[in-house]
Amino acid sequence: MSENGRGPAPKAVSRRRSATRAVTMADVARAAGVSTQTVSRALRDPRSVGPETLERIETAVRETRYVQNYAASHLASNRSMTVAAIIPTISTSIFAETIQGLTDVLLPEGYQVFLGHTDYTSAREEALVRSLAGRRPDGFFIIGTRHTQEAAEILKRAGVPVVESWSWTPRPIDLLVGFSNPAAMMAVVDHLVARGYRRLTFAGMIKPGDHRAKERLKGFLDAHGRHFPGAEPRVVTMASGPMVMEAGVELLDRVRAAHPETDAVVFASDVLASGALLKCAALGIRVPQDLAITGFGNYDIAAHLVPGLTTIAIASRTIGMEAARLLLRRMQGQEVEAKMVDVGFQLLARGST
Amino acid sequence: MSENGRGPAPKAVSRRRSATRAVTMADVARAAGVSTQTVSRALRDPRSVGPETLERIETAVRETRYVQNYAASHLASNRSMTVAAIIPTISTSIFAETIQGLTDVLLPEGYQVFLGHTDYTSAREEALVRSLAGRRPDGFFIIGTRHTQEAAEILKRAGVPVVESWSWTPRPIDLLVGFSNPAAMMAVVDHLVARGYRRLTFAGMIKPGDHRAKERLKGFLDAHGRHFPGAEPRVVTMASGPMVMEAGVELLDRVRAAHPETDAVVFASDVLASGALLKCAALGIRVPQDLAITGFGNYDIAAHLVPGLTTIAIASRTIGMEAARLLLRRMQGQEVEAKMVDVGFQLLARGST
DNA sequence: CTGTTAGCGCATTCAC
DNA sequence: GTGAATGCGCTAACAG
Repeated sequence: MSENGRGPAPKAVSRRRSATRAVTMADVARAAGVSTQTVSRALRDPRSVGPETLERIETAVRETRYVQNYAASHLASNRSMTVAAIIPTISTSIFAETIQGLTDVLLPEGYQVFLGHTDYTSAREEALVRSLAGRRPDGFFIIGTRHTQEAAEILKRAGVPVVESWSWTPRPIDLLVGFSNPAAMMAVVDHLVARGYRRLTFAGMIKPGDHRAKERLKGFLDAHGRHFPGAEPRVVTMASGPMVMEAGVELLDRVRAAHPETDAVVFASDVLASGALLKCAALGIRVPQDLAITGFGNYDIAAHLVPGLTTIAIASRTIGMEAARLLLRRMQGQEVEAKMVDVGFQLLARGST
Repeated sequence: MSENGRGPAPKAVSRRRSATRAVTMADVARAAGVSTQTVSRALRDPRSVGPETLERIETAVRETRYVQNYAASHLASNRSMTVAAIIPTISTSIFAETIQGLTDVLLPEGYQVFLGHTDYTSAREEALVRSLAGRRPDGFFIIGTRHTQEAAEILKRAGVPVVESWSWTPRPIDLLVGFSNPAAMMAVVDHLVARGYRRLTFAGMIKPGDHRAKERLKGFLDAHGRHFPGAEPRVVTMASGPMVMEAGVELLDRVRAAHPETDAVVFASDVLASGALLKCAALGIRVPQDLAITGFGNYDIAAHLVPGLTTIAIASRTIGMEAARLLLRRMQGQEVEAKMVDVGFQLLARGST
């Protein structure tokens, strides 16, 4: 009501809110003497404008130090040029390889990657999916095939391609690039039995939300039941803690205490197996004569240990790259030839068995 | 002009372009019987609206399965709630730890992380900086303190906090969380000399854009010159290839061929040192009697090798967390007490020396 | 505590 | 090949 002291207030008060007062496309257009549409076209497809116009625009971009605002672009075009990636943890080199493969393929195509990690808890996964969905990515990449109903629902409703990975399911949300963890573990057991081992013990870190680890255990149990019907399978697990070699050492101790008759320890990960293998050397336990040891993942270290670690090789980088290719095809409006890609696995028999 | 078959066309033709026809805030507002503004407020600060209104809005959100569109939010508020992280490579667990620390702190505050990797090339770094700047992140995190002039310029002009890391410089772009690589390497050399080693050889992978590796070499050379004035320092390097244990094995071979008198090999990374150490065991070279070996980074494996690997421990996770805290403070409009944080390093003397 | 209005920066549609 | 008008979905500013 009252006229305050801030001077005359005409009907249309300026409501400019841009804090940084960044250079916009309009500034470039002004500098180049063209309309913003022409600048927009020139940036997205240089051949769509005249060569001389292009020249002027490019000069203007350089002089004004213009940096395109993708948020505005996203809003106007309904394409964010981003992909959301959800992994259990970043500090496991094996998932890092997958993410590297993913970004290696996506970045050259102009897509940026949003990365989030769940720490193997489904609550965090759901929160992350919800939050990332708010960014309106053009695609999702997620490790695992087991999600809360709500998370799966959000992923389905996002209306963009979704790649699940590192596991297998007959009915993925959308696309799948993975392999069978149980089958891989069965291959390990089959190998050990073929080598003459008879008293196998499974040892692993099985966090509540780590379905891959559970699948590996299941593979072990199935194979064990097949080879030794009626026999009680030996299983030693940890439910929490960091996935480090020290955990492998502790698991080895527990195996030796609880099941001293064990002649082969099947670890759920190379990290654990490596810790155990090195500990055996320190303890004077001969591998594989006194005890055989197997891992999972074929980490860099596996081939360099003495003896070499028998393990399952997973094409982790390939998973990321293949997922990226599927996403790209779908994001570009094409169909994919196969919605489910099995990258398989490979048993690498080395000295530890 | 002509009346087409789609019914009466008033002057203002609808230009709705939303492809997915996603649920918007207006849908929620309608369902809850309030204005969009009230919904917006309720979502950002639930206490800013009446309890009964909040109740209705929350119900409406659930029923409509509304997922907030951050791109629109970003455009309107000029805050993207994202942070861009630029690292040389993802598949090195040591940087992965840093990113994990970064996201661990940022995610609970509602920030998402954009991740890009440069593969140790400055051209890719510049392209990445430019592209990420277009996303208008509220902050930047970047490994290293050496950038192209153009990249540094973009970072400065972005008008948001920037944290450089994993190195040291007296004049950072903005904020710095790092340590002195040369000083760390000098500590290694001092340690070796104190233990009686006199014929040291540096061995490392030095990619063109890896300034941290160069700094470590410089630290070695400086310390070597200090301890052995006039003596020619021994240096063996690789300029390319993946950073894997096999590279350490190859470097060891080259050291033994080119400088057989070497009594201690100073590796630029634990990965290389581990490969060499395991190879020594296979070759029957006694460590540390015949040859001492040191690493850098204190990877998980260092403590578990036999003998344990003497190395430099870097608080890599802390770097990420501290960087995130600095960014948060600045993104929330507060000042930071110190723009430069030295996380230091720690020499861990183990059996390999 | 709630509603109205305008605008964030760009891409799409259409006309020339 | 280029320009003008319009809207993407949300929030800042202001009024009540």
